[in-house]
Amino acid sequence: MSLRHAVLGVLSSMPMSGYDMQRYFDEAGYFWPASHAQVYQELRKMEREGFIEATVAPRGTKAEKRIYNLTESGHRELQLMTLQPYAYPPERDGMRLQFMYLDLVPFEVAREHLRAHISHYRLAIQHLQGRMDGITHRRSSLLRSRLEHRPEDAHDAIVEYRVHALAAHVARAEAEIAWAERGLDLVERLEERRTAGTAAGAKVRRLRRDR
Amino acid sequence: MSLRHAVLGVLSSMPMSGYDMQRYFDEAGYFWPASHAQVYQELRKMEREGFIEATVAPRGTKAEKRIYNLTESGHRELQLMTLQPYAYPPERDGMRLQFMYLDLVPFEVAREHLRAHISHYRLAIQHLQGRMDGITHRRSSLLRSRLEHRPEDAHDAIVEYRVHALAAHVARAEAEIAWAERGLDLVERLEERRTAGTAAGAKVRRLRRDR
DNA sequence: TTACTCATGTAAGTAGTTACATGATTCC
DNA sequence: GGAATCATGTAACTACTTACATGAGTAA
Repeated sequence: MSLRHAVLGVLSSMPMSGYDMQRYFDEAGYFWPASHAQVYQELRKMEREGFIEATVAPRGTKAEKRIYNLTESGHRELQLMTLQPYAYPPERDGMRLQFMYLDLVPFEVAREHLRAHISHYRLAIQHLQGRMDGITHRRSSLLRSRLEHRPEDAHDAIVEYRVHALAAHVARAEAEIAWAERGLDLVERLEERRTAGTAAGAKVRRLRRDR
Repeated sequence: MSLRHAVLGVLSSMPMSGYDMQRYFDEAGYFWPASHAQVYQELRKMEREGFIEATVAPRGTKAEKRIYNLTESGHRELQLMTLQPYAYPPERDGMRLQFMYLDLVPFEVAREHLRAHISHYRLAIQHLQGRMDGITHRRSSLLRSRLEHRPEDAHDAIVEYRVHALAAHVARAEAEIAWAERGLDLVERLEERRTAGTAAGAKVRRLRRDR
């Protein structure tokens, strides 16, 4: 249901084609990424329901391009969705699920999983920080277009709510990294305990220390 | 695809009926909750594929009850899934999406959303801590059953990986609460700035101070 | 002319939700 | 006798993914 929220949101900032919207979701669609297949279908559906309308622009000589715009009803719908208390959906986390059964695999595999976790969220933080920078300095064209048609005294709120939303993702990513690092320590401790006293264990520990 | 991982996981600890499994997912299925409709279908499918098999127990005089067990192939599949690097799916977050457009609603609504966010994650932490306690003190029957048929020197790892997986959810919940609290401060600042200098604003501030 | 980006769609399949449906057992 | 719980399913629908399909414009 929330792809709709995302679509209403971007169109409330700027009229846009399906193609552009999908591109936006790709590069800055934290919160609600979507494939072009889904975007085009949702746009047609929302058009039928009267939330958005398209102005058809020519593309070359034969083809066409549809630029979507919010209708009055679309504006109302966005406001309604923003007013309503958020219904928290059940959370699923495959990584954690996998982590539950790590005792079935060698310690080194556990470590690799955790290192991958750290890389994943480090990369996410980089993207997010670039994005936050673009918002705070009002470089994002979507943001600028939104500011243009909203009252001046709302500009601060618009910018800062967006920054704070992105900050949530950063905070989450940082928590994930910290957790994975504690996880690496845990694996180390478990391995040490397991190999304690055995000749092979002593050797591994020597190698590790000398590396 | 990961409901399968969850099913293999619980069955690797203890044979179970679809009904019991759904109950487990309901009360302790952090990571991968599922409805009974989905569980029964997935069990039938996995049975056809040879990962699990059912022993049919009578239920009263007429009805039947199917207790599922992992097959050799099921065990291998679980290990394989645990070995494979985790493919991070696109993350969607409706709450953050809603938060992006909070400038469309009154400050008080923004505050309500954030307070609900805090309550939501506080409750989650309570559940998780109860669960973690049950694991560390080895009270969970699923855990105990798993420990019984795994080698003694793996017991620590089994317990601690599980605790650490739950700790991830707690850490995440704490990050969410901290973020929402910073959000409440932000709303406060924005409102102050907005109403600064206006008579209405001064009145609101007076009321707030005297309350 | 070839490769790339712009641009829009459909089809088939998987995953998950909600509602509908049935019947046994157990406890009050 | 009635309510709660145990127990298993199906049907319809929504959301999302992956693959297939087509064609225009542009720059090397």
